[in-house]
Amino acid sequence: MEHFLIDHVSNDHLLTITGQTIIHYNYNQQLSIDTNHSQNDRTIITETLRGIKRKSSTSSDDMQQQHHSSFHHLHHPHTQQQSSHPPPPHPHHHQYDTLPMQQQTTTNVVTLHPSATILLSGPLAGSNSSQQQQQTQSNLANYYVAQQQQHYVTNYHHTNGNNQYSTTASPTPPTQQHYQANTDKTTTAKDRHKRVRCKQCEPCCRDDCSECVHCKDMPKFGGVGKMKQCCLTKQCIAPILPSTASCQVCSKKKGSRKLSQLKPEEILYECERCMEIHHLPCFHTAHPDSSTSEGVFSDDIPETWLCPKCITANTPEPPLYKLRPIVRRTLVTTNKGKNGLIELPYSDPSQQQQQQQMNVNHHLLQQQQQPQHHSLAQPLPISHSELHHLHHGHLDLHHLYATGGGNSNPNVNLGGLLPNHNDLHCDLYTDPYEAMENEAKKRCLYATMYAPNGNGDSSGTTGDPSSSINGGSSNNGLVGLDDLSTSLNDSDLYVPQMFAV
DNA sequence: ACTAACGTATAG
DNA sequence: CTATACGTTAGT
Repeated sequence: MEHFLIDHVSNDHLLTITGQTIIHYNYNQQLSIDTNHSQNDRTIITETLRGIKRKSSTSSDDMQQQHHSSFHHLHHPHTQQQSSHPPPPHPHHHQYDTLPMQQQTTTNVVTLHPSATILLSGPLAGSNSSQQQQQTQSNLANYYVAQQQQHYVTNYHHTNGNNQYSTTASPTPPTQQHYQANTDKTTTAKDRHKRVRCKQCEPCCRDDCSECVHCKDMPKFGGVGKMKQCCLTKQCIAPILPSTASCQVCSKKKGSRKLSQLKPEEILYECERCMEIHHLPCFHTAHPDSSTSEGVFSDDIPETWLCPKCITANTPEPPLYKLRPIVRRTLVTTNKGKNGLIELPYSDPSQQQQQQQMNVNHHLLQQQQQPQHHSLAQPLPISHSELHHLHHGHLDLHHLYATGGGNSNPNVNLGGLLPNHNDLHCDLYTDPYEAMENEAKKRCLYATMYAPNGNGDSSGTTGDPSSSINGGSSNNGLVGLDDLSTSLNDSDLYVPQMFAV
C-alpha cells in the first residue's frame, strides 16, 4: 500500500479521533493507534510516550529493550573502574516504562496525513510535563514530535551581565521560582548565546542549498542579508557550547579545542534545567550537597546534562525552546502554516518492515549502514541512528519537511525549497551519533569518578538490581534512565526533556 | 575586520 | 502564530 492510512480509531480511551486528521490524546499516557490498512494486515503504531520512570522494571522490559535514551544517568559510582564490570555495550540504550504522569492531562494534537506522515505536537512549554516517545513499529519512523512554544520567556537563567556564560552561582537549589525569577527582560540575546553549530554533524557539513528562504536572503545568493540565518538544510543537530563558554565556578573558558581534545575534567556541561555551566569537578566542589544525586548526561547533545542540583531539587522542566533555540527557530521556519507540526517523510511500510528486520539487534548493524551521505531525496527507511535522534526529538532538517512542496520526491520535501543533495559529500563527516555515543560513554566513565556517594545509596534504592538490559548498572556505576527511579524518590520524579535539537 | 548565524523582537 | 528583521556574538 502506497500510503498509510489511518482508518482505524484506537480504542485507547485516551485517544480521541476528531475527524480523520486530528487526534487528541493525552501524551502522558501511552498512545496506541491501531491502523489497519489494506485488509487484515494490521500495522500497529504503538507509541510509548514515556512518562516518568518509577520504580519497578516491569515485565515490559523486553518490549522496551530496543528503545533509546538520550541520557545517561550516573549512579553509585563506587566502582570507579569498570573493568571488573564492563559497561553495557550500549549504555544509552535503556528501556523504559511508560508511566502515567502525575500532572494534569495535556492535550496534544496529532495530525495524520494520508501520506502516512504523523505529526505530533508535543507538550508546550511550561506544561510541566515531559514526553519521550518510543517506536516499537517501523511506522513510527514517520513521526516526529514537534514541540512548540508560543511565548518565549527571556532570561531563563540569570546571568551576571558581565560574563554571559558565568552565571551567578545560586546557593539555593533551583526551583520554579528560581526560573520565574530569572525571567526578567533586562537581559537579551547575548545572555543566551550558548550554543554554536558543531560543524561536524551531517547537516553542518552540507553546503548551503541556495534555495531556502535563508539562503536566498544571503548576499552570496543575491539576497540582502536581512534574515541572517543559516540554511534550512544545515540546521545543526548537535549544537555545542562556544569556545567562550566558561565554568561558572572556576571561570575557565572552554577554549577553542575540540571536544575530543579535552580531558574529561575539562569538558563543560550545561545543565538543561538551570543552564549553569560547570566542569564536573567544579560542580561537585561547589555543590557537595547536591552531589548526593547523580547527574544525567545527554547522549545526544554535547556538553549537556542535568545537574544533580536540579535533579535533587526536582527542578521543573524548562520549556524545550528554552533549551534549544535552534529547534524553536527551526520549528518556526520550517512549518509552513502548520502550527508547529512537522512532517516527516513517508516511508513505505513494507520497506520499513524489511528495514526493521534488518535492524533487529540493530545497534550493531547501525554502524554498517553508513547513514551518512544519504540524500535528502532518498526515501526512508531512515537509519536506526536517525531514528535514535528522531526519537529524542532532534530537529534534523533531514527529517523535517513542510508539506506542499514541489520536490521531485513526493516523500521528501521542504516546501519545495530543499534541493537535492544527492551530490553532497562531506569528508569531515563521521557519524556524529556514534561519536556522541562514544563521548557519552567516556563522560559516564569519567563522571562516575565525581559522582559522590560512592557506595552510597542515598537514594536508598540501589538495592534494585535493575536487572535490566543495562547490564547490571548497579555494578558498573552507571544506571540507565529507566533506573533513574531507583535513585530518586517518587517525589523526585524526573524525566529528561527531550532535546530537540 | 569580516562573515556566519544565534536568540529574540516584532511585524504581519 | 508565523515569518521576518536585527542586535549581537562566535569564529576566522
